Amino acid sequence: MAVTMHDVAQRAGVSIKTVSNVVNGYPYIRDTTRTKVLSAIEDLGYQLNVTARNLRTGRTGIIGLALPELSLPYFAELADAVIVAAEAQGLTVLIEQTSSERSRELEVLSGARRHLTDGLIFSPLAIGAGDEDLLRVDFPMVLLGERIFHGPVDHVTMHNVEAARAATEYLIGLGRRRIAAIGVHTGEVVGSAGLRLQGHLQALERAGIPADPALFGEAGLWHRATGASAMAAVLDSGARPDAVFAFNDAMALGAMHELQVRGLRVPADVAVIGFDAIDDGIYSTPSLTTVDPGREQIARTAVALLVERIAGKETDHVPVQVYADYRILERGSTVPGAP
Amino acid sequence: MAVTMHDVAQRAGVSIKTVSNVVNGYPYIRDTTRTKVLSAIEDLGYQLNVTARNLRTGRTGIIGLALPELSLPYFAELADAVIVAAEAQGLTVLIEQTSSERSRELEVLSGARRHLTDGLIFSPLAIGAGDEDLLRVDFPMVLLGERIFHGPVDHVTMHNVEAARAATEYLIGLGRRRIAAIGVHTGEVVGSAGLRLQGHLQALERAGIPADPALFGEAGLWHRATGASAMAAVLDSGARPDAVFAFNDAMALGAMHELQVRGLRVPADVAVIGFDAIDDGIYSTPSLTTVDPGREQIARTAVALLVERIAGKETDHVPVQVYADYRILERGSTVPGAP
DNA sequence: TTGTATGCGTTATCAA
DNA sequence: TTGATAACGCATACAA
Repeated sequence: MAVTMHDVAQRAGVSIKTVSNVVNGYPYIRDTTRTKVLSAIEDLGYQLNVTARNLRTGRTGIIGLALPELSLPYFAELADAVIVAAEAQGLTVLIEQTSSERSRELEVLSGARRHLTDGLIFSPLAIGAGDEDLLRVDFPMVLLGERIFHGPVDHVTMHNVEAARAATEYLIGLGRRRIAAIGVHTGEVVGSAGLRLQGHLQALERAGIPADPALFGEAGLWHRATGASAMAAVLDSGARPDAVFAFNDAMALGAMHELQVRGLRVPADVAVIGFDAIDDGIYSTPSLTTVDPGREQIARTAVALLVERIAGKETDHVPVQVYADYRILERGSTVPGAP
Repeated sequence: MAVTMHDVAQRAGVSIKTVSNVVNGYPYIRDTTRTKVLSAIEDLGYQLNVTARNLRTGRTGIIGLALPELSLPYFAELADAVIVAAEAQGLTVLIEQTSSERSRELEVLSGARRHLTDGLIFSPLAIGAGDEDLLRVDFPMVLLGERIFHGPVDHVTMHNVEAARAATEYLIGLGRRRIAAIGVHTGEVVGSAGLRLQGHLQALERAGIPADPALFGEAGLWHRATGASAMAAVLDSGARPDAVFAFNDAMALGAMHELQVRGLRVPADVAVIGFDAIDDGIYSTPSLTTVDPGREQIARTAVALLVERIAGKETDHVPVQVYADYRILERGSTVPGAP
């Protein structure tokens, strides 16, 4: 039915090995032979059977990317970046949505896709501190985010504490003092929520501003909706913030929406800064000041690390932790008239 | 190294075929045998080698999804929906970004992934009318969108003309008369731009409102940025619209941003309606009235059709065209005070 | 520089 | 109900 290397070899009058060599770019082939094979391939419309090669080599050229969900802009843009970075290395990306469910994250770690992928880039959300043992998988894996520190695997993350501190310091620098924090997970320490709150509190402390729990907006999942409702809760409690630091952009947009619905002006009455630098923030009204956590750098680094792990021996595996660079993108939600 | 069916068979004291039967849920197996095999699998931590199965069966359980880019919210949400729909059918989705480049779309059609995927859901953007021949691929494919009508393949699309007409009629119903259209592709007929413009013009005509080219905002790619600049161009030309119909939500958000930057109030001065019903529109300020084109339905239908094509004989292939249902979601950008 | 032979791990065919 | 054995299409020692 489908044309195989065999057919090509026959047509070109060479052995199947020679065809294989041509297809794989083996250099020591007589030009005339190569030409013969190439034209046979052309004539027959031959296409390499990737599956057969996979079975033979034990490699698939596919890496998995497990993330909560694509409909969250941050992850969609992260996926985009990972795909582009992987492509540059000749790899294809298979996306797996975990819906932030622990069971699905465990499934990902169980390695059901082990034979289909050469490795995994995993952005966990439900799994956290105390689950380090689950990470001892026997396939190449690179973690994204900061739910788990000092785990047994490579880790690409961002300067959460420092970047969050910088965000709050930036608001303080604008003269704001009553700064709401949106996206707080009370009791959490090692996750993004814990770290960003920590940075926020550090900035307040350094400025001599007492932290006011009435200004903490709890939000489990970091969606626009939860940002809006967390903001609403803070306002309903009677607090009157003059600034908001939302722990991600989605919540910042939701919070900003809630503020404006209530007739508060952004940034005149309340300045808002987010975290993530998703594209949405550019065209919101006002545009959203945010912390760019270095998403592209994270994607590139994660892919590079994974490629290294895939290629390398499993023995000399010293887990590394890489931090991406961050910077504040100043826009209209903190500076009147900014683009 | 890795444990194979062979190892399991040995351990369980049965033949390899029996193990295969158990793994594949073949019913006629003695319970005691099944139990033996299952516990051997458990003991050894055996995992089926999907690659080998793929080679043998010629199926991979993977379907491709080719789309412009994930960082466009519409496509991210579409991908999400397709992945969920595919999962329900036991299929995995491999996403391929074309960056809206013709060369990459052609590559997708060339079937380079043919052996890795069982079929393809393809949302073309660069390929269009006149390219029908390119669509005569010899693997199962379902098209999304409406760049190509009457092609030789299955097609899942939306009621573009009717939905666009409904959008403009809705604005007219609000008493608006000078309605800008954002996202126009002059000269295009069969694409989304052409169809939505057509619906828009139909509504104007039925209401006896003359179409004013000064109110057409050209925008090649339908991003937030182009929506903003198209809106700017319309306003700079001196036109004074009292409403905007943007051909997608991203442009609507960009346009709304531009309007507000210029001090125009939405919806008081200018009412805005978009198209797509992406999540962003819920939390913009004001929230965005939009046309919901039935994205989930489209995803489900596309996957179902593809599954049918994969299973079916290639002979009885009568291309079908399916239209999803649409409805208008009324929000704050057209009705003051709406949520 | 090219050819031959073997096996990757599974499923399918046919018998038993 | 189970087993022996031959493919699936390719890559790779090893030879030539």
